[in-house]
Amino acid sequence: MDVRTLCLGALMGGEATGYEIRKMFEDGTFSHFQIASLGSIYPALTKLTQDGLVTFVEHEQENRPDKKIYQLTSEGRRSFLRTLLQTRPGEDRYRSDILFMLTFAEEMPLELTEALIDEFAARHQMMSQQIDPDKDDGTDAQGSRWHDEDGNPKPGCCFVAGLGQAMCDATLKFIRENKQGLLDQLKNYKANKS
Amino acid sequence: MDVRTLCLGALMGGEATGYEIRKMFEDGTFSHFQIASLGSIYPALTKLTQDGLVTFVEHEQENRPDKKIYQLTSEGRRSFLRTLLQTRPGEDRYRSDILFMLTFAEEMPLELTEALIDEFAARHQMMSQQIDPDKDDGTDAQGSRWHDEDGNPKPGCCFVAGLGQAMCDATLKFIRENKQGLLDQLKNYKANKS
DNA sequence: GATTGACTATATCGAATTGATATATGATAG
DNA sequence: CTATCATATATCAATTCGATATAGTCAATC
Repeated sequence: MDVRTLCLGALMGGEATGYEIRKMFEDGTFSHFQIASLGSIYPALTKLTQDGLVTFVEHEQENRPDKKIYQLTSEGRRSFLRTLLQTRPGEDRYRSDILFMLTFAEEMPLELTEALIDEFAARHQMMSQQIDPDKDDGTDAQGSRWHDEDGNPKPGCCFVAGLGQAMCDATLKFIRENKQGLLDQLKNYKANKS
Repeated sequence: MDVRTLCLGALMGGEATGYEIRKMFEDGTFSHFQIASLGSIYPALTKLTQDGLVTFVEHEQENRPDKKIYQLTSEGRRSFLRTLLQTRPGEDRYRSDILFMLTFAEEMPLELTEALIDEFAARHQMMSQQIDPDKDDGTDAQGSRWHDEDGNPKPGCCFVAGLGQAMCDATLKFIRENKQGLLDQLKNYKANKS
């Protein structure tokens, strides 16, 4: 799923600037299961404009850089929905440097292992809190898009958010239950080697 | 964490060909938390050879393309361990087209929503089984590397594998408990709109 | 009162990575 | 008898990332 499609999806919830779209992937609605950087979003929006799938209004601001507020065209909306129906979703991929590094726990000092696990837990703790759909009350125009125009929560979004939280919680639970055990095993393991 | 570092890590468990390294990221040891494609692995190995961090022996095979079996040099091993100690691990990122698409469940036919959820569950089911560290009995030279030379399971690897399974299980549990609820909500949601 | 860092906002570009393709052959399945 | 898959390396265009440039506001710290 390329960045152009992701941008169309981001604009399904209403108008937004490129910067706001990045925030949806960085902090907001999509942050825990998709990624897109500014370096790919801006070219994507330019291309989409050329193809007539989005339009933008330029808002000149005093003492601030101009704002380009993008919006789906009806053609863009149709195109996105067609993509949804026709695309075979790509594989799920989870990428974690910390887990990769922990694979080599035997080769590093115990303190580093513990620090990595703690950092991993802290990140998931933060993510779990960030996902919470209740924080979006529908009044914040630039906020996330868990609710539709009538203020009803969108079932699909709630499901995905709940799934994300369940994964975070499972991760935290596993760490609570197994961190000390790992550290003890590592101590033994290292004692045996020397 | 770049592909060169990932290759060094893959070779920490013993010698391997480029093809086998890809398998570790595709099916094997690292498959559920790191990715690397052949198009990046081969150039990385070439570069690592030039830098003296790995060496390879070319095995000519009858009626088969030559095999280059790569191995860490002691310099390569030291370099990798240094990287482990010095690198700040990059952010964890989870990427899922299916979850992104499910965000727009309101806009698609119910059957597609259900199919996407089922596919998501099936993938995680498969992953959960694939992770199982017991399948590696230490006799398979080309298999995964959950065990060290003495046949002892590596605590770090077991921890990471367990964490992966816990995440899969949590995902499957969530789907079991919430799939039907979502489908029902979507039915109501759509009825309200028309 | 001054500098530092964080936030809003767009844009560009080199470097890294993906994903597809080419090449070659054996084995297995339909 | 013909796909398709597995082994194995290699290359390359297209995509995407990550860093940087620009530019102004605001808050905090020193």
